[in-house]
Amino acid sequence: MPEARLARVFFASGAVPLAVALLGKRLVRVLGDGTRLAGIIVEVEAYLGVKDRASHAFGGRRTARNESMYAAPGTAYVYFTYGMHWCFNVVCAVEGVPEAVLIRAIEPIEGIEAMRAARVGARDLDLCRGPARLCKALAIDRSLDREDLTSSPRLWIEDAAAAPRVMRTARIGVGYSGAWAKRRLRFLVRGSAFVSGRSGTNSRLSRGARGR
DNA sequence: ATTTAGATCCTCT
DNA sequence: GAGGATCTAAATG
Repeated sequence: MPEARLARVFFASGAVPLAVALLGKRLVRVLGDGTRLAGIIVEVEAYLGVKDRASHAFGGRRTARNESMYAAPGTAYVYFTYGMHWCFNVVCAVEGVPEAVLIRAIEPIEGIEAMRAARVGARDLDLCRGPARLCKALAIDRSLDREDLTSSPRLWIEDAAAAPRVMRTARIGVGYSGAWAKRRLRFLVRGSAFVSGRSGTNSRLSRGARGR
C-alpha cells in the first residue's frame, strides 16, 4: 500500500482552512512495541495565533511551554493542562507564526484493543471523544511535543476518503476569552457520534449508536 | 438526564 | 500563588 501521509504543504494553510481540511483524515500513532493505532478525525478547533485571546500564543507570548507553536507547519504542539491532561495540536502556519489546530476527537478504527487498555472503564464511544481522552488512548504526551508529523515514525496524519459534511460551533472551554469565545472556530463532522460534548447536540444518530 | 465538585500539577506572574 | 484549550464520579431532578 502506498503511504498516504500528508506532507508539509498540506499543513501550511492556516488554522481555519486546515481545521476543515483535517476532518475526515486519519490520525496514526505507532507505539514503541509497533502497535498501530488510528482513527478518523471528527472534531477540531482553530486557534488563530497572537490575535486570538483564547490561544496560548495570544499577544505574542512565547514560552518554553508553547515554543512548538512557533515551529514549522506539520509540527505537533502537545501541552499539559488541568494537572493531569495532555492535548494535541497541529501547527499550521509558517515558522514563527503560532497558529494551531487542536484535535478534539477521533473515531477509532485501528488498534481499538490497545485504546481500551489505555482507557480502562470507558465505553468504546468515549475512547477518543475529547482532546485529553484521545491523547490518553493514543499515548500522546510530552515526548511527542515538537514531533514532526511529516517525518515521524510515531505520529502522523494520512489522507482518507470522502470529505465529510462539516458543521461549526463556538470553541469549548475558552469562556475567559471575551469576544473570541463566541467565534465559531470549532469544526465537527455532522452526524458523527464520536464528537465531544453532550450526546445529542450533534445528531440523533448519536442516541441509538451509544454504548458498547 | 443534567449539574456540581474534586482531582492534580505544570506553567507563568 | 493562581489558574487552566479537561474528565470523571457523585449528587440531584
